Formats: sequence, structure tokens, C-alpha cells
Amino acid sequence: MDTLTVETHARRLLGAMLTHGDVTVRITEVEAYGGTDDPASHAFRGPTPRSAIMFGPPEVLYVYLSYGMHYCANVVVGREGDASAVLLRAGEVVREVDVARSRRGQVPDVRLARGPANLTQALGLALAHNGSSLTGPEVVLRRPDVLAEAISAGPRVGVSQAADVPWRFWLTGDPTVSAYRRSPRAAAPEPLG
DNA sequence: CTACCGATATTCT
DNA sequence: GAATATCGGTAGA
Repeated sequence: MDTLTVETHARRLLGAMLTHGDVTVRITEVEAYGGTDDPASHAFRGPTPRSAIMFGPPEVLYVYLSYGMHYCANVVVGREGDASAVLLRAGEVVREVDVARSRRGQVPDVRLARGPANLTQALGLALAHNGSSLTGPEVVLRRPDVLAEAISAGPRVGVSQAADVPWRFWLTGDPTVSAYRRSPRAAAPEPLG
């Protein structure tokens, strides 16, 4: 059975290759969302039509509509019922870059999959992929056997609840990682003691 | 580079 | 009615 924490699952997604159709993205930045115990999680108040997939089996996509406009993709992790998930925040397009460019428009290549909605758009994922298996045939996730790069950790982007929990992870120094933006409604940062 | 702003579906008060 | 796991445009340092 799965006894790994959601943070460990998040770290293990760094360097992973996510393929949809022809496009492959190497994941460089993620955020952990810890199910019903995490006030920043969509699962915190129990299942809703939007978050129902989080409460099911792991190793599927959780795709949701953000701010009424953008799609964001997560990997459901942990045991069935945990409702834990890892938001895919940024990556490097490593295959069929021209297809990703056609979806994203006129931006530098390092920005093709920078930001969760941009990564999802570069891969061509949408609400139809909510609940899709990560073992194919349409969507495939391959985790690395070993990770060469160092991992950094810090607070999650844009969340106003549990704003100081360091559950954002990224490959140290990677040029595709997004900039940190704290929620304007978050409480004042907790000073280092 | 940073800061602000508006678009707008789902969810909660 | 208000908040939200965002983004691209515009303005300014």
C-alpha cells in the first residue's frame, strides 16, 4: 500500500516526463495539495462535482477550470480516499515543441509550459482529460529512476490559506520554473524565528 | 524586472 | 455577494 506523504509524491514528480499525444513535457515545478486536512486543497470541504476525481484512485489526472478561464492539471496521489494531489506548475517541452508553440502563441520556449495553465495548454489537456489514466494510452507519465538535479522548496503560489506551508517544489535553477507570487489575501508572512 | 488590473465558472457565505 | 491552486496586457522603476 501507499505510505508515502504527499510531499514525497510531489518531489518524485520532478523530472518526470508527461506525454499527451505527441507532446512531452519534463516536469520542473510542482505543488502538493494534501486532501481533506489541507485548507488550501479543493478537497478540504469534502467532494464536490469539481473535486470528485481527487477522492478516487491515484495515478489519474485531476483537471479543473481555474478562475473560469484556464485549465490546470494535477496528478492524484496517495491512497484512494486521501484526496491528495500534486499540481503541475511548470515544465520543459522536450518533444514536438512546434505543436506546443502553436497552442501557446508567441512566447519564448522557456515560457511554453511555465505556469500551471500554460503547461496544461501546451500539452493540449482540458476538462475531457479529468480522470484520465497516467498509464496510457492517451496520457503517459514516466517518473525518473534517479534525479540528477537539486530540489528547492518554498510556499505555494497564489494560496491564501496555509500560505506559509512550503509545499511548492522545483528543480533548483531551472529556467522554466515560474515566478513566486503570493496571494494578495494571504496573511502576513511568518517571519523566520 | 515589479505592480496592478480584468476576464469569469465553481464554490462558499 | 465574494473568493479563488491564473494569465496577459499595460504602466513604471
